[in-house]
Amino acid sequence: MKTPQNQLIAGLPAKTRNSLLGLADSVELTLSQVVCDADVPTRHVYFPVGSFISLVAAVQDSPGVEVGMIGAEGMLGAALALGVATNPLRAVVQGPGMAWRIKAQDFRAELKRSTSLQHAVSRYLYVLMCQHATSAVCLRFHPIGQRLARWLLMSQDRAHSTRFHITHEFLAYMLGVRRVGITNAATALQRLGLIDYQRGEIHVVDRAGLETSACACYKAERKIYADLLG
Amino acid sequence: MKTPQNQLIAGLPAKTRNSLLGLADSVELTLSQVVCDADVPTRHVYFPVGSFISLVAAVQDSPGVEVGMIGAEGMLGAALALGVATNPLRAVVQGPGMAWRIKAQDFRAELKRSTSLQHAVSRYLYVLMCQHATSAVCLRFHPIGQRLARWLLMSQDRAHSTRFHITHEFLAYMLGVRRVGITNAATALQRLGLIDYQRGEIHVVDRAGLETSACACYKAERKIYADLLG
DNA sequence: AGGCCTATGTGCGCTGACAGACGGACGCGG
DNA sequence: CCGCGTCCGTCTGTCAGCGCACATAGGCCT
Repeated sequence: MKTPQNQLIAGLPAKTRNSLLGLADSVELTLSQVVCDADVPTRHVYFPVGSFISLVAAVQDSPGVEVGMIGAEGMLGAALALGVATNPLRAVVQGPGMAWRIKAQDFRAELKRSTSLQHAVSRYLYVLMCQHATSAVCLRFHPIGQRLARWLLMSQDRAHSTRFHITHEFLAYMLGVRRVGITNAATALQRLGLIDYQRGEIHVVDRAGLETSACACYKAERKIYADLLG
Repeated sequence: MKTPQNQLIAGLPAKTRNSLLGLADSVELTLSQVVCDADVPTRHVYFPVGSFISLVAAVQDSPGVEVGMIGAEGMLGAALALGVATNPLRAVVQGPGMAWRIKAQDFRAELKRSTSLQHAVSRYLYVLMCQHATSAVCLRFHPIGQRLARWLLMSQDRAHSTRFHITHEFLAYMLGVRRVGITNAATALQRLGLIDYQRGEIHVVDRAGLETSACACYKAERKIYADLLG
């Protein structure tokens, strides 16, 4: 029997869980892979296990910016539960690793069958909405340094490790700023002894320190997670 | 028989519609009224008719910023369909006028009964999510002037009038900028002959011109509306 | 060893928006 | 008709972040 470490799946009653896993393939997600581009029909839904995924919003030719992050606590493609088969966001793999993949039509069928699955996905959708709203405020009001700290914490939570691979370039894309902006902010965090990095390998040294450096959005999101998915 | 001009309600099958309207009170929303504060349990849902409502996000002591707008095309409190009875956003009345109000528990009961209502609300939730994501990008990348133009257009759509009441101060709050920022941007639009205003009374003179002045977010949102609610 | 690619660090001028302060203008009510 | 509150316009100084350009530095390949 397959053993999921995806929390959304793990929280389901055994029957639903097994039924769902029976439909699932195990796939390996690779760094920077675009799992699902914006505005294309959803073919599969994904339940990250070791991996995690960023949701990037763009309008026309704007560079784009991350408005949400999906790890083992959630899923990609939850909008299917709203009866919509597309997504306005681009899904980019942030942390490589394993994920369960289920065909969209199979997932829809399972949704019809299981109210507990509906409820779980609904709650998760709400969390995603909160993420988007929080991101909007954060993008508007918080300086790069605080946002970077928050991002690192969120990634660490989902990577389940104090080390992960990420370049300044990629970070700049996620936070919607210039690479140089990241370099400056990262240098500052490093000088404070909070992180350590070299050629894309980031090591979180002082997690508590990073939490105080991050904007309040981090704790706000944690609280929502705890309240709704905990 | 009551005649709703709320499009979400109007799109329902007659039976559901009548059942829903049977539960509804007609209420008058006044300018700047806080219909529902953030993180408090949802007691009522609202279906604006002549009125419209802004959704304002805040994190801790940040001034807050608008991440969505609800007019006759939608409803406030849709998160109930996700099984969540709170909302992380503050709902502020932007345009005074009439709205249908329904008790949260009555609305939930009706949701259980009617799948067509579920579907309509689900689609609208998706639209709201898109709004939030778009807002994030817009807040990050677009200058005040373009955002102001977009905001005026969105308001005009919901006010169903080329004139409406709004002060620079209030606009500044909505767009998350200083009042002076609004003054400058508004002066520029006025000089271009696109709008005309005096002591809080704004008149949209050249709608087409305003559309070219606005950022692409406006058309992007319109498209989503047309695709999903049209 | 040398070449090349990726990743990171630095410098400079520019601009949009900020903070704070003040002045003028309109209009309502006493 | 005068006073006060609301609303709008302008000014000065400051600063974070931008665009652009260039300088190092590690790692991989041949």
